[in-house]
Amino acid sequence: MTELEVSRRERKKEETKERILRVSFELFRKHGVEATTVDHICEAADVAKGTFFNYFPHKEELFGYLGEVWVDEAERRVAEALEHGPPTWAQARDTFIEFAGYYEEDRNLGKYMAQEWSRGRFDPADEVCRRWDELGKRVIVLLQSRGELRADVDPALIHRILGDVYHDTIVMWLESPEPPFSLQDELRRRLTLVVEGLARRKPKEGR
Amino acid sequence: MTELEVSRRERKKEETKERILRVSFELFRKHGVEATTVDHICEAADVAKGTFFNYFPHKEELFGYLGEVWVDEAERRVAEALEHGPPTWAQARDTFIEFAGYYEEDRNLGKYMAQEWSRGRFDPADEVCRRWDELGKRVIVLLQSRGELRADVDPALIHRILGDVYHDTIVMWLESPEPPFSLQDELRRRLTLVVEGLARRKPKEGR
DNA sequence: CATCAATTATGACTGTAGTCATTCTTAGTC
DNA sequence: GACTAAGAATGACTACAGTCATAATTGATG
Repeated sequence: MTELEVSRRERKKEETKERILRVSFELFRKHGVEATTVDHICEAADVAKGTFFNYFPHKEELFGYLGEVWVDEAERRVAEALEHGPPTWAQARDTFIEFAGYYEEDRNLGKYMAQEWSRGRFDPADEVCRRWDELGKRVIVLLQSRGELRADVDPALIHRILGDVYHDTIVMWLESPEPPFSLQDELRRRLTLVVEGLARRKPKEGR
Repeated sequence: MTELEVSRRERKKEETKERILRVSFELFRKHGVEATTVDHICEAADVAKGTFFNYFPHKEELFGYLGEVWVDEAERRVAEALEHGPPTWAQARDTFIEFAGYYEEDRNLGKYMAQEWSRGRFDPADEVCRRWDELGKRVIVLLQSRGELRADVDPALIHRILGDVYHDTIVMWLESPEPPFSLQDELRRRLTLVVEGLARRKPKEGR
């Protein structure tokens, strides 16, 4: 029983972790993230507080797991989109905009995740952050090589700027109590604006 | 003694508040913001904990006072710049870039303030935030009317986008342990890039 | 000066995240 | 089955922000 098969110990460990995660998100959705204390979670998951912190060094660590699901999906979608030939800026933009749909689906959790991201609580060395960044950068380099974005600028810089606008738009949308507009429309407006430039249009090119 | 002259009570109140502020920032600078607890501050300022919270409902509120000094100066500078005639984009940009010098002067405190700002701990209804926002918007509307920025876009949107990039650049700079570049140069690069647009330059306009 | 109402100060208390020395459980070995 | 060492679970404990009922101080008034 020591080799291929997973030991009872391993199974139990996995079970406990799963239970904590499951119960946590149930409570988060039911009562909100702030209102759900670690004590509540432990109570509901029937573990001692110390056990919780064995698995998740910080309460916020729980969100890493949502992030993982999310970035898995994002990678899948980008790969899929790339199968149909190299992307245009508009296609790439819309693909990334769709990912923001997760925030629309679950505003409560979304809010917290966006906040945590702002606070830098997600370690950038973290797998999830690294993968998400990698994904964006890859697409930008591709767009540069296709002549869709300025090639004379460090892709990391373009990535960062677009990322700023993307992230801030989400935060703003999450913060407005009853958002009067679609997150995705707003993202499209702003990202387009930044790519086109904020300077007055030259008279010639009537856009 | 009840009218024009300030009563002893008023004086004491002012003194206490000043003392708490002074002592706080001394400790913040000496030991860092996180490491300085409210208890430490109370100890050093020789007040009870409750007194501290009478004056500053949250620990972070202390930073509002730094913000005030800062925004006063910013308003002064902008007014001064406007006296010499309406601004160009480049002038306005550089004026705002200079304000970021505060962050360079005191990285420790700057870091915390930028973080607090990200976290939305500064109430946007707050005087300081309102004034800072107002200042930016005013300049943008002016630049639009001078044909320096696209006039066909909601100024609030332009403001928000430029604000994003401005703020994120500062955060990034503060986060890099020993920044290898000048904050102000980096701000100039990025803001210019956003205004010019990230899209490939049209062959015609050799910029 | 004595009294009173209003303001300000106090510190014990609460709620929360996170720690750590100790106890319990399990897999492997005889 | 009995023993053992490694791994996992436990809950009392700490550190910190923030609250609140109570006490002390102050300025005004008779």
